Amino acid sequence: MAAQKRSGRVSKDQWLATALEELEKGGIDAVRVERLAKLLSVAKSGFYWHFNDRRDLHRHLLDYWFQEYTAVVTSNPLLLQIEPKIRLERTMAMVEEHDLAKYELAIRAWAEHDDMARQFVQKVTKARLEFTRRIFSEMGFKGDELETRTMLFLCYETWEIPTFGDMSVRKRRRLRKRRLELLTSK
Amino acid sequence: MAAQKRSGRVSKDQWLATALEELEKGGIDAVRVERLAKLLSVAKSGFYWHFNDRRDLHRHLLDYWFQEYTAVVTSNPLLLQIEPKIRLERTMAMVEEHDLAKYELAIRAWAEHDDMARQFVQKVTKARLEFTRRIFSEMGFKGDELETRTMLFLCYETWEIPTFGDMSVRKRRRLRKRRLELLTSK
DNA sequence: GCATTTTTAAACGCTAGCGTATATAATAAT
DNA sequence: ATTATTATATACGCTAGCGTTTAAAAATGC
Repeated sequence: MAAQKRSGRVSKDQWLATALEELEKGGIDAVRVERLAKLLSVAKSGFYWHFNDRRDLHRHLLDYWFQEYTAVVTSNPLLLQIEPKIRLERTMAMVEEHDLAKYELAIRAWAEHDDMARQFVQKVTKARLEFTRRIFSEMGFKGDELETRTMLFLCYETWEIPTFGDMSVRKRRRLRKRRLELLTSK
Repeated sequence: MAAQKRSGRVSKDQWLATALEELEKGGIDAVRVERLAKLLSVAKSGFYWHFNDRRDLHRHLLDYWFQEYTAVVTSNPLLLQIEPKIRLERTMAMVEEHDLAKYELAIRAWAEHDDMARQFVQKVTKARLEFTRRIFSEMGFKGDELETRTMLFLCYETWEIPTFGDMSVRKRRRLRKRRLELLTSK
């Protein structure tokens, strides 16, 4: 997804990139064809050359989100090799570094009233749960204890930024360490 | 908020109640004057008798949300008297019983692009944080340890249902117990 | 240089939604 | 019963947005 040029012709990636910006700023209802066209200073006709319709664009957004904001962690072969506790630590760092919760609110709110979005959200939740559960499992946790720690970890990582976004980076870093100890303590 | 009657005239509370239904189902963008009028089988003119404009209705929704979905817990005098650990337990039960996270997604997604909503969300977050922090503080936690447990608890209670909505009630009840032990363990 | 592929402009008809105005009906208060 | 309050229907002008059409321009491949 490399979309820069402002003038002249507009590529599919540029439509997508602008759509993502709008999704973050205004939610899915702000991702509208004529709106994007205006932002790109272009007539909307080009849009309909790249995409079938508005819905088609929305599907592309969900595909992109799944790949770049979940699979990038849960299907990362390098990550899966390292020790469980370090893997947890690396995951937390990745969430922050790449701002992986960026579209969480917009997309999950969208999924409340849209089936296509809902399916992607379910897929994402499942992948993240399995990834996290596996780590705690490898650490020896079982049954309800396993579930409790898995869900606490996942829930927090997903929602910390959207919920406590104004916290200082320093504090966030410090708490990360403590949280890791608490959630992995026997 | 007692709004029932379907036929005839429509009270302010009925407009509000219908707006809340739509907010949950479709997000704030679905809370539209003509839409509500249609749902109530009535012309929109009545709406403008009760409210100045669409924005005015939105403000009322936020007021209602703060009172009934946060203050009802954080300013509950009975709750504040009981022992910290039990208070935590009662809070978890209340979140589930009254479905206190019902509008969380819709309103927080809304707050991402609307200042009025953002202010209410900040107020809500602050009230909930203080309420929770006080409990863990009374249990003897301090500094980063206090913050970690406060935020883990709050984050989970806020987002469990929106995130893991399809979990069985049985399981949820069981995990509640374990979570309480983990988060209050020294 | 010429043909093909990729993208654009401009214009059209259609729908949903906002807020306003005016006149009128139903309910409650005295 | 009369009056005031609380709502309603209907209609208007205005804007934003969808997807389609037609003709043309810009880039690319040969």
